[in-house]
This record gives sequence, structure tokens and C-alpha cells, in this order.
Amino acid sequence: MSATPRNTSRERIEARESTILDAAEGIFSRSGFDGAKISDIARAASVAEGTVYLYYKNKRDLLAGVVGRFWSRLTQGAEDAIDPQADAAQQLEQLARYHLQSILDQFEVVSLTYRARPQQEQDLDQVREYVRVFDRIMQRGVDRGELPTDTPIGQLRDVFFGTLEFSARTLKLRGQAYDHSIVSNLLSLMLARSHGDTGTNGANNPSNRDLMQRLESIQEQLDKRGAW
Amino acid sequence: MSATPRNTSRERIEARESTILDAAEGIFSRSGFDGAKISDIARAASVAEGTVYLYYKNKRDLLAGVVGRFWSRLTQGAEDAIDPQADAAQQLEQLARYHLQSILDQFEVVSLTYRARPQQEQDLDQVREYVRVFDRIMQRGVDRGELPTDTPIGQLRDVFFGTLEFSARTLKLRGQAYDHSIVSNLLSLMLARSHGDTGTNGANNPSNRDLMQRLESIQEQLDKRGAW
DNA sequence: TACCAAAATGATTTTGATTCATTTAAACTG
DNA sequence: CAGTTTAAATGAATCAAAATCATTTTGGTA
Repeated sequence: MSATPRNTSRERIEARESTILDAAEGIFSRSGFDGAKISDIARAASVAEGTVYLYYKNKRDLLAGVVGRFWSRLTQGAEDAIDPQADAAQQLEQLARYHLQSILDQFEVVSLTYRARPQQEQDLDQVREYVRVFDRIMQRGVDRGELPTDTPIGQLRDVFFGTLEFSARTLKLRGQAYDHSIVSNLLSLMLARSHGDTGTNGANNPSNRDLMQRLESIQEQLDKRGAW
Repeated sequence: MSATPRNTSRERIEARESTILDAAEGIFSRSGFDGAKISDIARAASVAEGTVYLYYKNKRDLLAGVVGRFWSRLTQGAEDAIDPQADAAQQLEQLARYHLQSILDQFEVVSLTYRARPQQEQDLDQVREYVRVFDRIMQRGVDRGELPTDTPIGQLRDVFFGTLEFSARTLKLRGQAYDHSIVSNLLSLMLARSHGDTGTNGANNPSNRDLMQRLESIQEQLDKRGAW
């Protein structure tokens, strides 16, 4: 009885699936979802068109495969990038750097994520898994007393990933590269102990420094006007 | 000489274009970009299929039209929602609330934005225009001394919109409604003075306050001349 | 009323995803 | 091994839907 699965066969099949995914990732990244033709992908994978449909139900599904693998790899990479010894703030910075760098490097694939399934992202729990890396860092920070007990992890998660992703878009749009200050500014925002201050009352008690900034600002405006 | 354009005609045409956009918005929102058929949209607009192509080069362009109008309307709404008298912090809160509420209400259209054009968003400068509402609030805040001169407006913009958008996604994903705490947490993050600077002259200083009032009056005079 | 140009139409063409009857290769059997 | 069965692969054929375009309709103008 063939209780022993033919290893060679399974390997061959997995290799082929991987080849198709590689091809799809390349073509999708280059041409976008709509621009990519199954025939192109099949050719790039040295496979007949029909074969693609043996592995993926349809084009959408194929995209989900590409995107899922991307996030899955990202999770692995993130776990490698984080020092288990470090404290929450350090780990968060490591994750932020890794994340920003990764989504800049593979911006096209990230963009494809939103094409995968806007609402029903059942098949995109690889994203959810990735996000858990963040949650774990934060939870551990709270447990160890490095972060306040009432830290709103869920909300900070959206701050963290939202900011990094929009920052990446901005950088790409302007053709700029990784910017270190983004991560440090984000972290100081997130980790600043907010002791109930609204931030606005600073104007009520102007310091010399505030006054100096104010003067400089007005000076700049005057300069601009003079130049015109 | 028909230097006078036949108004009736132009109106009719604009009305038709608007009808097509309405139909497209409805169908796209309901069925998503791929699910929407031009024939459905044409039927919903009581127009022949070919007519759609008279107004929009292709399906993609039609989507860009829908999305562009959405952001354009959002800009108007935002300007109405903001009290010109209020200070930067208040205006920011008004914008944040308006923004979060709007993208929750019209989540499907917002999602379509990412399908419009991932990279080349030349046609999406309506988004850029919308974003300027934020920039203007911040710049005014800096000019009036309500915010530090070195406020990194560009980076905070990504914090602001990135956080709100990801928060909206999270809420939608969980089937939850508008959450007030998101806005207040975001604002306290953004406006918290990160540098606990000037320990030496933290005391309330009346003469500084006088100086600041002087500066304010100078600022107002500058503002009256129309800055930008 | 006759004419012209703009606007609209929808049948036809084109494109590209998906299917499926057929072929090829692999695995198993005695 | 040759023979048989099952799995995998193929690509021509089908089908759906976007896009085109020759034709018709409409509205304004003389």
C-alpha cells in the first residue's frame, strides 16, 4: 500500500507551484493586476495557460497566493529582525525599520494587497498574522511594565502601520528613499507619556524659545513676501 | 458667431456626465471594480454602452472620475466643517472627525481609490487637494505660534491620514461604528510636546506673554495682507 | 424646411480569462 | 519489465465583457 507518499512527486508539484507564484509576482508587480495576462504569467513560468488553473482557481486567487506569500515571508523576516532580549521600545523600533524598509523595497506587491480582496479578506490572514508581531511586542511591554497598563494596543497598531504605510507612499511618490526620521518621529509620538496635556496650552505660557520660534516664523514670512 | 455657447446644451451634457458618474458610483460601490459591468452602468444611467465611452476613455478612467469627484466633494465638506475662528488643535479635531466619519460612511468608494491608479496618480490630484486642507491648518498653526516652528507637517500628515484610514478599516472589519476615542487619542499623540524642553524657565512669565501678544498682533496684520 | 455637427446608439470586434477534451507523464501492479 | 491506472499538463475552443465604429438621431442654425 502506498502509505508512503511519493516524495519526489510532491516536491515536484510544490516546485512548480512556487515557479508559478514567482512568475505571477513578477508580472503582477510589473504590470499591475489588470495589466497582467495569464498568458504572460504562464509563459514566464514555462507552463501552459491551463496549468495555472490547476493550481489556482482564477486570476484573483493567484493574486491572493502571491500576496499571501509576501506577508508570510514578511512575518518570518520580522521575527528574525527583532532581538528577543531588547525592551519594547527597541523592539518596536526594529520592527518599524524592518517594516518601512520592506514595504519600500517591495512597494508594488504591497499595493497589490489592496487589490486582493477589499472587504472579505478571509484568505489574507497572513496579514493578520504579521500584525500579531506588533501586538506581541506591545503586550510583552505592558506585561513587563515598560508600557502603561492602559496602553491602547489596538489603536496604536493602526497608528503604527497606518503611518508607516502612508509614509512609504509619500516617499515613493516623491522618489525618495528610506528616511530614518520617520521611524524615530513615529516612535517618539507613540511612546511619549501623555500626562493629560492637550499640547495647545503651550501658547498660554510662552517660553523664550516659543517666542524665538515665533519671531523666526514671522521673519520668514516677511522674507518670502519681500522676495516676491 | 456663436461666441455664446449654447447653455442648454452644455448643461444637458454636464447633467448626463453626472448621471453616468452617479450610476458608476452606485455600481462600483455595490459590485467593486471588477464586478461592475459597463453594460450595468450604462443601463443604470439609461444610456447606451457606447455613450459611456464618449465621456470616459475606458473603465479605469470612469473609475477615476467617480473617485475624483468623491475627494473633491470631501474637500468642500471639510472646508465647511472647519471653523475658521478656531485654533489649530480645534480645527484639526474637526477635520479628523469629519474625515473619519466620511470614510466610514463611504468606505466602498474610498476602497476604490486604491484601484484607481496605484502609482501614477496624476488624475488623482483631487486627493492632493484634499490633503492640503490639513497642510493649511497646520501651517496656520505654526504661523500663529500654536504649534512649534519645527513641526514636521509632512510627516504628521502621514500620521494623521494613515492612522485614520487604518482605524476606519479596523472598525469596518469588526463591524463597529465611529469611535470617538480614535480621534482624541490621535490628536493627543500628534499635539503632545515631545520635547520637555526649557526646564529653566518653565515658570509663568508675564513679560513673555506681553511679547507674545505683540507678536500676535503683528501676525494678524500680516495675515490681512493675504498670505497665500 | 433643409442642413450640419454634435451626440448617441448598439451591433460588431477584440481582448483576455476560463474551460475541457485530449495528450503526456508518473506511479503502481503482477 | 509491459500493462494499467491515475495524476498532471496542454492549448485550442469557449465565453464574458471591454472597447470600437459605422450608422442613426437630435438639436441648433440659417
